[in-house]
Amino acid sequence: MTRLIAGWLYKGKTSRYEATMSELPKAYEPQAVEKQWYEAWTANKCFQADENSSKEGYSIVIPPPNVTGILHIGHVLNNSIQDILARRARQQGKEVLWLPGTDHAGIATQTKVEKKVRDEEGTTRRELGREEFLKRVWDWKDEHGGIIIQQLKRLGCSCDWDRERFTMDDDYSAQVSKVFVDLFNEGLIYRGKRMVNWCPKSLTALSDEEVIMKPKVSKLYFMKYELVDAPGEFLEISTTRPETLMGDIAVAVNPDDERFKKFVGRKVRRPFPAAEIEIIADDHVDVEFGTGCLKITPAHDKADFEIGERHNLEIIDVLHADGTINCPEVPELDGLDRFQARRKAAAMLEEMGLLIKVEEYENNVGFSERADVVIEPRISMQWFLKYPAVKEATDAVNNGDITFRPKRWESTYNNWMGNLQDWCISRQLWWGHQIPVWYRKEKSFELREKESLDMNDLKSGDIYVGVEPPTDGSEWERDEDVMDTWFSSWLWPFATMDESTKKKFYPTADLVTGPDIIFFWVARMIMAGYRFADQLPFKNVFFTSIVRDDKGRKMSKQLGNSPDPLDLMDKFGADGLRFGLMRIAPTGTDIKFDEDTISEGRNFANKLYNACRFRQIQGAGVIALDSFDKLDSHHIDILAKLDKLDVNLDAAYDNYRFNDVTGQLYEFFWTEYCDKFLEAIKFDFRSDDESAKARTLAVIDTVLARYLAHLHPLMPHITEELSAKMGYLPAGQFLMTSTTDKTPVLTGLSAEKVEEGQQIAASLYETAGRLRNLKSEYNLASSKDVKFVVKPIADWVGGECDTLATLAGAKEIQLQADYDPPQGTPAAVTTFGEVYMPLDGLIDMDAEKSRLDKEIAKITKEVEKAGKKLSNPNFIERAKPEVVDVERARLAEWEGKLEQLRSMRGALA
RNA sequence: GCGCGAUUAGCUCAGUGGUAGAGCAAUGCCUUGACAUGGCAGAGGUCACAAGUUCAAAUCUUGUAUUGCGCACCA
Repeated sequence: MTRLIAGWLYKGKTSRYEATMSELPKAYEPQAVEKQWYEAWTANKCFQADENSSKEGYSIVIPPPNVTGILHIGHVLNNSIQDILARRARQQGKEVLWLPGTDHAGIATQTKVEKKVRDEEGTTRRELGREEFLKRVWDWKDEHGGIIIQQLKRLGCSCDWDRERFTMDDDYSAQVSKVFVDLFNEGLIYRGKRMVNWCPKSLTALSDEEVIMKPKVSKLYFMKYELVDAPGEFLEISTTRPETLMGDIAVAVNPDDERFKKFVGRKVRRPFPAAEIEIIADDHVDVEFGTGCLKITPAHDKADFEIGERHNLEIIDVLHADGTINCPEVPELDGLDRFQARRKAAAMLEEMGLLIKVEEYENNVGFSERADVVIEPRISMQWFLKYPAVKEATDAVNNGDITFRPKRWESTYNNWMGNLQDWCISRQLWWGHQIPVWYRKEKSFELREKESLDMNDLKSGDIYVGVEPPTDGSEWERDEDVMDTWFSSWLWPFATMDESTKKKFYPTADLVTGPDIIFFWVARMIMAGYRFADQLPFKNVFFTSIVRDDKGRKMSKQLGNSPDPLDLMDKFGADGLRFGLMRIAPTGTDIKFDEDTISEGRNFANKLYNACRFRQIQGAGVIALDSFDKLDSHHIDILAKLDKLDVNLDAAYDNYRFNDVTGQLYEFFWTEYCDKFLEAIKFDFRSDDESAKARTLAVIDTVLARYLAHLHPLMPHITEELSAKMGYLPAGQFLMTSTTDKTPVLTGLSAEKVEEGQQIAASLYETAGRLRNLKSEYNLASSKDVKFVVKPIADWVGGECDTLATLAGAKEIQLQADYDPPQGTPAAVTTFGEVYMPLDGLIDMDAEKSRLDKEIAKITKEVEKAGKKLSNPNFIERAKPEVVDVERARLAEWEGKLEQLRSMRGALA
């Protein structure tokens, strides 16, 4: 079938085309075309960036998708925009680098492979050991890791695939380690035992950004502890976590709380394991909340930990890393999962008569972003980073060196930058960049347990921080943790480039990403750029919309509400998907996904294809537009609008208004070119005037060739296909690598001529609308025998009548300056003059009367409205003259129409 | 609690002070020679609400309501 299309469209084969025309598919079939062109581009290295080029450089680095990932609709949006920017930059004659790659995605990937190992080999990573397990991960990555890359290719992404990078490439890893070493030596990285967010499923620490707060209905347990020195007297305490009761070391009250002042310093009995714990006073306690008494569990709550530090309290850890209870003294609970233990502990309290009541209570609970389980605050040994280059990074965004679009994200950025917490960068995983810290073997155990560790500890000589272990002949053991994945991706804009590439392409021009990773990634990249590459990493950040489902919910695997982009491409083509999505998406607010919009993209591709087919039917061979003298008004009009389109597109692109770009392209082609122009010129093709036909074909070729180039960034495949097959490009040349000609197409005509042509064309289309309207009102739409009589308003009218008849679907338009219409003949005042539609008495008079009455009432209202406005002296004095003119013209028009309707009505009565 | 958005036709959304728009859906007509993934025509809106500024407000100001998102707190 593809061959047939190709054969059909190929220039110079008119006879063959005519012979096969009836068999041609009327609908565009994107699948084969898209595949074929992508292969052609790749084979001809069209995407390759040359760092030695003398052309101006333009670069984008892809936000690296997870190597485990599969394409979702957000990726499509994001990468379509990048592709549009890259392709447009090429058309502007720039040397373009769009640098692709993937991210190793520590937790996600490790979890996936652990599951595979468990399912297929029935073993665990610990049993396999670090080295063996990592081998499995690499195997998995090599086998399945590139799926998303293939999917991006299907979408048409013009990345320089020869430069594809991975965050765990050897040289990339070396840079990550070196950054760690440098920051350590600078004193910005340190190790310490801190309260961190712990994921009991992935068994690792997480950064604050990886914790998602969700509102949950919890139970608030009210219980009572007996006072040691006053048996039978109790202190009431409320808690949501009775299962950590064994870790209580105190009960706190607010020092200003009159109710409890007398208890401070005394002791209560902890029920299990039985112990006497002190009542302390601390400002943190909210008098209003619960009973006003707070149990203190320093090991399992961030606030309690801080209170514990202030009062120098003992830390009793009663949880294992996986969230099960670690408390042999209470065998009923020991080993239970934390949530089971919660119910069990409550039951035990009840048995002991210490549980007063249980209330439902809504609070926010932290969940781990990846594993989606409740986070456990946990004290553990971790590595932390104090952020570098904070001031430069903050200033850059605020002084305009880096532009955020939409601008409002600046405040989100500033807010976070102003409240930076040290970044927990260590993860208790194996898949990732291992911390480049080495301990002398004999002292390894002791050093690993050391409460805090920073650059001062290097002096001992037993610790070494460096990419490779020291070569002093002694044995060294490496720190077992790996770094947060984002600790590698924050280097992405420059760590992916070698020196000469950096020279040409760094800093990058645009970053296109979602606002949800503004902290995770964007802010950190800016800091890393200033600290390690001496300047900003990108000049513009475009934050895309977040795509939601039709109910406004975020797309998610669990809900199953995420459409598969591959299905969409099967149904609508990659071009259709891109176009449809761009038409609605990038307005800065969230968008609801609607498949109908995507079908609009497919429909548009089909329209384009058929309009080109129409051109081919008129004969093969490209005709140059070399004379402007004899152009008709509608020729001039479409050429002028094409030039205007060029200007409008520039403006829309400059402001990153991709929906505008798409809207302009759509409007020009569908409304202006197809609905108006193509219909208007059909008269030319029915006539015998060969030179007129040739002129029209030249205009068509001029418009289509330029238009296809304009459309190319959005719909790369079909435009490449049509440009080639229509013969708009020299053989062997690609549209995607051709610089777009920006010189106006409409030259050789005076501004007055252009203006006049456009005005006549506007009249033509408007009048055609009026005539169709008249026909439709009298239910004559299907009749081909409708005849109009025009009393021409000027000389040019005669020359437009044939075209007008074509557009209006009329059999004939007569010019008759002295026409005397029969009473009641429908008429319209048009910019061509008065137009009459003789009815020959075929109309139902009663229906006509009531129609006219309704119409008269409607227009009377309009006249009153406009008259009121124009009789307002303030309006006349202070409104802009052109506004007043428009209003006056409008009133005059209504009044004319009203008068006419009344006379028609009078004739009928 | 603080901050940032949103609210326009049945639906999805454009619209930066001057005649309220598009696509889809729904209605009527049209298989005419590029396209039914199409054409033509008509219908459909108190621009969330209230007050203000202005000759003029969907648009600017203030407030209210509804809703989404982020941050903080949460025993």
